[in-house]
Amino acid sequence: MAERTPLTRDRLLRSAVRLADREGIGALTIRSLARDLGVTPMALYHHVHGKEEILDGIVDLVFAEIALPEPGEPWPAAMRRRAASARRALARHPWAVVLMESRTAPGPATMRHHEAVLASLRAGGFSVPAAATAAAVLDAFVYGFAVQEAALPFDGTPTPEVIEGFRVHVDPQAYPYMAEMLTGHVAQPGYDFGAEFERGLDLILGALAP
Amino acid sequence: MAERTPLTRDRLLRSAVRLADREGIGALTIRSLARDLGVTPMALYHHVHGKEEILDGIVDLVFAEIALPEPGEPWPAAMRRRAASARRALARHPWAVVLMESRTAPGPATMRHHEAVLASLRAGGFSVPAAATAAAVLDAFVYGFAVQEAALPFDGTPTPEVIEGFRVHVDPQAYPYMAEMLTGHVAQPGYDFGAEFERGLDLILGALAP
DNA sequence: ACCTGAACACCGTTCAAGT
DNA sequence: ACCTGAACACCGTTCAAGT
Repeated sequence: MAERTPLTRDRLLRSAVRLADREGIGALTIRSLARDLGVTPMALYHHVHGKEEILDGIVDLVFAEIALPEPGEPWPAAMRRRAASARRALARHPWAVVLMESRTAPGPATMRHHEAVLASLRAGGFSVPAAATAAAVLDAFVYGFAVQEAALPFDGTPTPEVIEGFRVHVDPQAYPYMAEMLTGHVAQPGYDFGAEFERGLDLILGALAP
Repeated sequence: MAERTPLTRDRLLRSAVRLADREGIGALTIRSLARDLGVTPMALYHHVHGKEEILDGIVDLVFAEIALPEPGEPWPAAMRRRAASARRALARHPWAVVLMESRTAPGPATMRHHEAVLASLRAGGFSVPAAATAAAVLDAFVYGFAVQEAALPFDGTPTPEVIEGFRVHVDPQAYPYMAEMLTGHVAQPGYDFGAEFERGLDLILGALAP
């Protein structure tokens, strides 16, 4: 994996994102990252102050992938577009929402994101407190949905093996309603957990108003 | 910290929860936990199979703290009560929502929780798919809100020092809407981020229907 | 300016051994 | 049955040294 291009902070962070995507955030270590970059662990310290700064940096790279509301775009369309975009970004990088919880140093992309969201809501007629509520509720839904999607033992639609696993582990005597949910809904053809995202988002956007 | 009571799985897990609460999930190691219990690291392996089982176990202990819907309780009251209880539990144990994302082996308390939620919604007249949507949206909101609360650099109401920090770091030229939000709302007396929880929950419960 | 080698104080886990 | 000591293959980070 030896590379000839000189190491930069940007190349370091992009490599870290790829490594976390590929092998999980637990496998992202200074040493494994250095290995990928064809360099010794200590070389990284010339571009970042330590592991914490790497974690801050890759969270900001994920925020940079999220579509921003466009100036002039009606707020419901803008919120729907950025929520869907955020969900896709968090599904591509399932470790991101975990890290977000522990980061307190928002990067530039994160700041731009929040600024654009507030700008869209304020332009749509929301008062400052109403914009705060709308942003908090929408963000909570997007982040919490990402947590649920990441915790699913399947990708949207469960495989026959996963369904068989449910049947073995969920005793209908002890958990009748969970059993009903699994056989009568989750195991049905065409089931897709991801569809709950659109339904939930519609529900919240319908209830929000300036 | 030497203790004379014999080590049990339950004592081990409760000690792990206290350690994670006190020093963060990153400080919960086999070795630090053994130290707290007055025992060698290897002694733990006689009660759990490894660290993964400890993480599964403490997530289940957090679910055990969440109030369950009572049989016969109207579903909106039940959902409101268990959402508020879940939020308090996740605020007491901020590491829990992070772990939830990576756990795929739900414990007995987790199973009982989900079963009771589905039972309440089904008894309230929700169809199986509608109950799935309602549970997914409510859980997403609760988990996502917990992520936001954990990421806040303050506890509900920001201290003057935190507000001063915002003023320094958020340039009103670059981020006018964030600056407006901070000075015109967050820095105002009586501001409490936690109040967004009730508002968001009301909004979602009002939009949900069997 | 940028990278390295050796070292330090940590991890989780296995193994063989003690009571 | 329950616990231990020593060892192994890992961590993040510091320091002094090389080019």
